[in-house]
Amino acid sequence: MEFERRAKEVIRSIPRGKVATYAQVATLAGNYKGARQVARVLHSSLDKDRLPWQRVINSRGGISLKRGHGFEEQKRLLIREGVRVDRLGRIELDSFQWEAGGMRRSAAKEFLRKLTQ
DNA sequence: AGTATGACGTTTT
DNA sequence: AAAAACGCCATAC
Repeated sequence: MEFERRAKEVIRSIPRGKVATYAQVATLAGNYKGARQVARVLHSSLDKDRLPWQRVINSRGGISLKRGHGFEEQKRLLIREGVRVDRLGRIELDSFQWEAGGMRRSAAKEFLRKLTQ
């Protein structure tokens, strides 16, 4: 699907040392209700190694993967690139969230234009 | 076609 | 702060 391709492009655009929420990725990819689809893309994506998947977290500022199923690796990867993650996997969005248009729906159009120019 | 399933999100307890 | 209760929607079956 088209949304899936755009979602991957958005994820590849998240800078090192920053994070974005599932909903933020969905919004920038043009489907503000697509958070669960972003999660699905990440869960079932075969080219995971080409994606900075660790930079996508939930809206509460936390790692959504469960302990023993990726939590530890995501935390390690984030810390390695300078993101502060506490014991429970929580991150201060005020400090580490990627700004790119924030959650504004109007930001999506502009972002997509730059993405495909 | 109908139903269950989520790396989710917002609002309400 | 945490959890339930909803809402949501593409996929899989």
